[in-house]
Amino acid sequence: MGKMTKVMHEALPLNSILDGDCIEAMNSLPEGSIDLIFADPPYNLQLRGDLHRPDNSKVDAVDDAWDQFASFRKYDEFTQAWLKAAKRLLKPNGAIWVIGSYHNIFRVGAELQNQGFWMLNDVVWRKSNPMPNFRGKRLTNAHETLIWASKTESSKYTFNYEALKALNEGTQMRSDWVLPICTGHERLKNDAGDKAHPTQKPESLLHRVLVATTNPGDVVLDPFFGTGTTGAVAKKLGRDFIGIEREAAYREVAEKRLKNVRKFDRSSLEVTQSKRAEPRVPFGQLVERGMLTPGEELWSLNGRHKAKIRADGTLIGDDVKGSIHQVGAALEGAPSCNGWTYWTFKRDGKKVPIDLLRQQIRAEMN
Amino acid sequence: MGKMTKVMHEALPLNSILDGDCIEAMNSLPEGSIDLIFADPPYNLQLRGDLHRPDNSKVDAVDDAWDQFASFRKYDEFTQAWLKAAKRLLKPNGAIWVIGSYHNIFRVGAELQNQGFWMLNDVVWRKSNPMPNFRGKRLTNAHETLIWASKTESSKYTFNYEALKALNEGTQMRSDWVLPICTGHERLKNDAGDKAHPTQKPESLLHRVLVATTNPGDVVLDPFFGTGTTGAVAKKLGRDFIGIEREAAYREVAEKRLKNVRKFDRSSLEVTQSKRAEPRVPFGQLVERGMLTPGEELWSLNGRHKAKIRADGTLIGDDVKGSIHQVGAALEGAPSCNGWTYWTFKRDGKKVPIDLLRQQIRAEMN
DNA sequence: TGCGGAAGTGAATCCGATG
DNA sequence: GCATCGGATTCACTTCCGC
Repeated sequence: MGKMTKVMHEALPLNSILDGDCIEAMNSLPEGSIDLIFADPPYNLQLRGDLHRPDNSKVDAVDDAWDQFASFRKYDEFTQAWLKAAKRLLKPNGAIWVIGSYHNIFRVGAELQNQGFWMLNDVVWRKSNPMPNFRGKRLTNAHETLIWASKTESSKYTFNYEALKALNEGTQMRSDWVLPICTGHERLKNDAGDKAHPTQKPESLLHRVLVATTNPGDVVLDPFFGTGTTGAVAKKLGRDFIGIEREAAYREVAEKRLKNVRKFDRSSLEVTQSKRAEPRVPFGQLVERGMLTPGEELWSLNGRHKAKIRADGTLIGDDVKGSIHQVGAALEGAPSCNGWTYWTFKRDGKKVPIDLLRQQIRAEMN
Repeated sequence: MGKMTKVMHEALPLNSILDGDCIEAMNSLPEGSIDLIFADPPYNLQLRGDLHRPDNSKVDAVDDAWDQFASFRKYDEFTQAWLKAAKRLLKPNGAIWVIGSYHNIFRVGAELQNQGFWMLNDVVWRKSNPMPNFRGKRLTNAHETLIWASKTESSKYTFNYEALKALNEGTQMRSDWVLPICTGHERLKNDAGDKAHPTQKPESLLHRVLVATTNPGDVVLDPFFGTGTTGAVAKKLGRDFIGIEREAAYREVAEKRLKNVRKFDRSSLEVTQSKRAEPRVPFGQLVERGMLTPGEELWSLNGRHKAKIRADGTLIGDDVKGSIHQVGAALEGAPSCNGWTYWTFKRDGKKVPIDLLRQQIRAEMN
């Protein structure tokens, strides 16, 4: 830690929000001065028409001007420019996080590689409460992707292995993180009572990122600051931050938010702990995994009924189709039925409850 | 379905493994003949090491940004070539799956977009038993990424929504799939007792992919066939496959494997159907058949509105005339309305949904 | 104050057959 | 090709309101 470092450090506009275009603002900062960059760039969503929920309410789309690009080419030029500015800012051992969805993350990832960033992990944020796919035309888009990369292959990047292991109840942290989206009181509102920003990220996500890859006193830059989640968590954790945001409305909300944040607030630490309840195992998984095969027959425990397994994990009995529970109930003439305890399969001439297979899967999961 | 389709179909080398380079082999097949492509391309190809310029001059170690670019460029050229060949092969409503890790998936995803494929989802295969990160320098790499894309934006791609919902015990399938890696008896060994292929995919993964996005009788191509997981699952599920594999050792293992695979019986391949597949019943038919009579009144399910049936099967409410859907939408001030579930008629003083009558007619049709 | 039910909502590339 | 229109489609939360 020589004199130069100290001087440069003091020149940085620490713990403030810069106004303006992120590339110009980054270029105004001294080279090699930042420990970590967290970036949540526009995703370049290409939404066509309106979308309604089955109850006819309208989905509030992300249709802001800042998310519009004329073409992939324009988006790539933008990505190239801000990543170049970002790389210049990083210290030799610095690193970057970028978050995105399938609309943009592949382009960002390729450009990171092109510029010589060194990928350390891609991380999946699995949303515990995502918005469903209302029209039933695709899979529920239940995750977003983060890329964690060091400035160069030889960078001695920061990784607090033990801290993350502790966060994960003593076992190594994996590349998939289950966290809820930002809702409720954490979700900032404007004066009209509407959400202040369409894509506010949860503090729990930033908490994990900053605990994992920075140390207290590090300087964290967020070139797409928005309403300042990165700044808020950095302040709580005793890291310095610099935000860049060109929309005045977002800056205002962020300033107000940051004023009320205190260091070492433990609230964001209390991420909804994984429920100790037994994980749900869909019956279909037994079929996919080959523990039972399509065409195989199941017998009811009482021996009075049987049904055949189909490729999608449903059963087909006499004139009845549906889940293990539905078919069991129908055959028994009962209002409901726990298929797991009702059905058995035959192995070596003996009836074995299918619940045994579920227990096997659950054992593997622990 | 004319003669041409039939002839082309018969010309395909169905349920066999082609020897040779995947691009040449693909180009030898007829255009527009494939329903689905599943591809697990290599990602270590020239990505690290073996760094020579095209003229074979040695690469300066200092110049490592350029090195990476050079090797990435080679990989991109390869990706470009095989994706182009793949797109040519797909039917207009065809689709592709590609699986990869952070080493290559960003480049593949960007190229898919560049070539005009239309991304439908990125899917995360969340491994339930990944290899830990032994050195503790990064996060446990616990997932791989799949991209599902249709040939073009306007393709009417296949998606068996209800079947996947059934596989997931009644709630719609998400973009994160928890499945174990391929181990145990499923993991193929060579004569020396070592694993026959370094990255054999689990059949459960292919099961889900094929149930989701193909129908029985579809043609599935796998240009990087390896030990033939795609073929094995396709055969079980009553889909036709074409494999391409240039390594003789893998082809041998795959041939042997496929010989022992049996197709599931036909009825178990049928999968839960969507309501959209049901025949359309015009509301007017209920009136024609006398199930409802002109002049009779319908009440909305919520009890707030009523309307009178006219002889032509339209409704008339307060200042609104039109179909059951149009009148329902107008009265609710909603953008659209499913009249079948919105309206009820009275029998013995009780409200009965008109959809019950439609179900009666549909039952008669079978 | 507590509880039960209704209402609201989230980075979404979200229809398809018929005329 | 484009306009029209039938009609299919949602999960895990949260807050708020009424009793």
